[in-house]
Amino acid sequence: MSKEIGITVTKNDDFSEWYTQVVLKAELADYAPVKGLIVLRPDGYSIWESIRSALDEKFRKEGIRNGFLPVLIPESLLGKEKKHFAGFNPEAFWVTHSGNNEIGDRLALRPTSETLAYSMYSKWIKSWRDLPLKINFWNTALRAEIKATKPFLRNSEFLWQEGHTVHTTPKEAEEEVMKILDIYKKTVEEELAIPVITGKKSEKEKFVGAVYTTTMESLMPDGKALQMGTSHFLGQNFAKPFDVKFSDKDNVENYAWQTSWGVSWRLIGAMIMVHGDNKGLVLPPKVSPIQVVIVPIYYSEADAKKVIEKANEIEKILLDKKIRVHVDRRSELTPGFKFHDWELKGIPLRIEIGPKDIAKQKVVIATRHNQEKTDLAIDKIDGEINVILEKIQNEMFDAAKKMLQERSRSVDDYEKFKEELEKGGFLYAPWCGDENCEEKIKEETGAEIRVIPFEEKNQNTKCVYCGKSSSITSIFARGY
RNA sequence: GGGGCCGUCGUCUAGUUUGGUUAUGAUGCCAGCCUGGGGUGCUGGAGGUCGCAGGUUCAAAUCCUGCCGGUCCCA
Repeated sequence: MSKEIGITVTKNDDFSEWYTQVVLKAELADYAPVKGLIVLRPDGYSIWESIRSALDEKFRKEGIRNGFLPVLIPESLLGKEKKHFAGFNPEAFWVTHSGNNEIGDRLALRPTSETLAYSMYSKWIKSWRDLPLKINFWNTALRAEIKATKPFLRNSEFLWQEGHTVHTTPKEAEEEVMKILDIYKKTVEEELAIPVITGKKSEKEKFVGAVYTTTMESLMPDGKALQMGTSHFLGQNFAKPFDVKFSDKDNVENYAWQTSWGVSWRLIGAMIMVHGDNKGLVLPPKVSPIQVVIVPIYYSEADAKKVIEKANEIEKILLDKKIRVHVDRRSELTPGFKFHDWELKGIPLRIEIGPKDIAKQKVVIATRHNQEKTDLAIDKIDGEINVILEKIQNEMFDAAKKMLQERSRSVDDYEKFKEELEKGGFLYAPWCGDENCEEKIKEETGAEIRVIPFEEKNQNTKCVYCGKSSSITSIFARGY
């Protein structure tokens, strides 16, 4: 009986089904009537809001401000940069009519806003004094995902932010690319407790229209890689077709240098996969809509009054500490039911308080991520809860990091490569840099170059595929 | 891009092979009581265009076609 309420499969046995059940049953999201679209419910949206606040704060310090762009982009504009257009055309949704009237220049629902943003930028930028221009946009993007959809990972519409900056020099633009990637890495590691590897994408995998793409990649428990965010150096690839120019200090007119970058609600999907367990969602304290849930336990009316009073007191203490706390006052449910319920929803810390506890001036503390229960003296709540929340956050990150490290290894022999790939995870392998080898490896094994890590030492070894000398160590994996 | 599987009150499900009264059960929901430290028990009640649209038939949840949605595998 209890089986049907909670998650009915284990994370190990049926990862895909497990994931879907967690999303739906923890009430993060639900399916919309149109294929490939989902509805975010308040708990899901709240997590997104936390991610957004964390990023906004860092963006602000970087001198980036928020703006808003419309969702419709005329085909004439989208088509101005040819490679870019070719890349997005197959997955664009097109608006062809207004009412019953056909629209001459049909309108794309934005797959991304480079073209629209830069057509505006060219109007706004006249002089070097207008630069750098750094604007971020929180919106949604639409890219047709019809065949293989998955909540948060592959949807036809997704929440994201796209940042677009303009600079006077390539150096400054490239520095911006790196600063953003660093902001992303910090945010994902510190807020979502997910470790990432940063580096560059190969030519084949880069953003169409970019000079190069930097990326952060993470590893999911099923052994597949997930791209967590990208930051692109666009060079002058868009500045030229969109006429983004400025008069420099020497009164010479130059094309500007640009960057674009984004993260999406995919991060929520990653968080679910990395931290969740057989009981459901496990949320890092920093992004959890509720950080502490208090479950009052009582036998009699007299006890009820006392216990609820105490629960209210504790709630107030925690509220004063700016902790997101909730007292589960539902009278029709047993404590056991509530325990399961909040565990399914991933709330990181639970305080159980009953008559026995009050008699001993303590409460029971249950931590979601390691399923442990301990006692805590009531007079220590004020000082300890924040410490415990921080500890949970750190332990979750450490566990994820350990998983990443255990599943990363180096291979330089192709047979061994194929064998190891079956086990999933990140394979560090030497690569000559030739796109043919990359292509062949993808064809023969399904593995792609996820990232060419910044940190990897230059080894003098031979390409894992063709045997030619190689100085590029790349991370190969099957991915989402 | 190619192929497979699935769709019945909110949820899970019987019934579909072999068409035939008023579509089965559980859970959840509502009311009342009883309970309460890990998914409580009793009594009563509400809840369904059997995914949608056509077709075959005296008769369709059941057979056929198309579509919509979910899901998996392969490229």
